Amino acid sequence: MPEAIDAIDRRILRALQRNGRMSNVELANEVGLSPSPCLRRVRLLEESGVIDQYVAVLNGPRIGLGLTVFVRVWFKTQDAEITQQFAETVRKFPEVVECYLTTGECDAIMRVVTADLHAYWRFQADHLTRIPSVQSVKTDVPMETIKRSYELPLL
Amino acid sequence: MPEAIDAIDRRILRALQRNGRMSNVELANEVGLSPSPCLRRVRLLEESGVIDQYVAVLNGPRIGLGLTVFVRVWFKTQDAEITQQFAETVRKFPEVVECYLTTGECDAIMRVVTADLHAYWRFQADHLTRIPSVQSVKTDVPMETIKRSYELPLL
DNA sequence: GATGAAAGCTTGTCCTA
DNA sequence: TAGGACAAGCTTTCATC
Repeated sequence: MPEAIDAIDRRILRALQRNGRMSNVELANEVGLSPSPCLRRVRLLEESGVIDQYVAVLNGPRIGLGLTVFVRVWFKTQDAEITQQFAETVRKFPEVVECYLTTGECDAIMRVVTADLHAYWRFQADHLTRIPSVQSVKTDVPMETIKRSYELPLL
Repeated sequence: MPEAIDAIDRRILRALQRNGRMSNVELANEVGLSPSPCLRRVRLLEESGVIDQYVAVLNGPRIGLGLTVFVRVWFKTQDAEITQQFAETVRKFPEVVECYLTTGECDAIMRVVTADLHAYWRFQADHLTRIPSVQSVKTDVPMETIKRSYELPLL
């Protein structure tokens, strides 16, 4: 199933990372193929899981979601059951758009999106720190964006 | 320019966050409009900047980019010029897919994507810590994904 | 990988509520 | 002010080379 990805596939992926809605005809021109083989390659990339999904990226501030907070979480214990319970709870919070278990200093990291600091604070006080497995949290609040890209650094 | 977003717009946004490549006909069915007014709304959402862009999300591990690292950065000084220089350098590194200036404990946070720990280490030793403004860094390495969503929590 | 043809989609115009 | 119908021109997609 993992057929090799060649130079043309990489051009397809680069183009679709920048504009996931470009037409197949436009894409074919850009990568130097005719539409049929281009579409065949795109479908293969989708079916083999190289392309995970296509998404519209929304402008948070324009829809009243102006704040992103990175949260580091420490658990009471690293116990598998506790961790499982944490995972299940966190998946249900729409504000938590990403969450990972980590090894090292803290036990989990997450990205939380809310309207503003006040809304974040309510989320933290009312939901996050009430999860029984959570011992403590620390937050880092982005004040200015230097870079935000949805393109993976293809070789 | 900020015309109000109504319930139908929110349905459109929800659908396009999940599948940014769905056809307008399919979208129109899903939100309960005929294709013309649906397309008109989508174009307005694009032009007004509510929809920022459409992207294909790739599966990192499937293309040899298996590691994401969250990096906290401390500067030597918070001087505007130093910060500017840091921003310009960081924007040029394709491994750095996100970077924000923060207030609080550290000075910047970034997300770095590489093939593996070894490649990350090379990036840190050869590039990141050689930026003159960087005093020190700390990393958090996700070991397991609990949640990763590209959907903002629309009300 | 290219061609060509059928089916379906996008998108503009005009009409209606 | 906003949705719907319709038609022209493109795109997608598949069989065939």
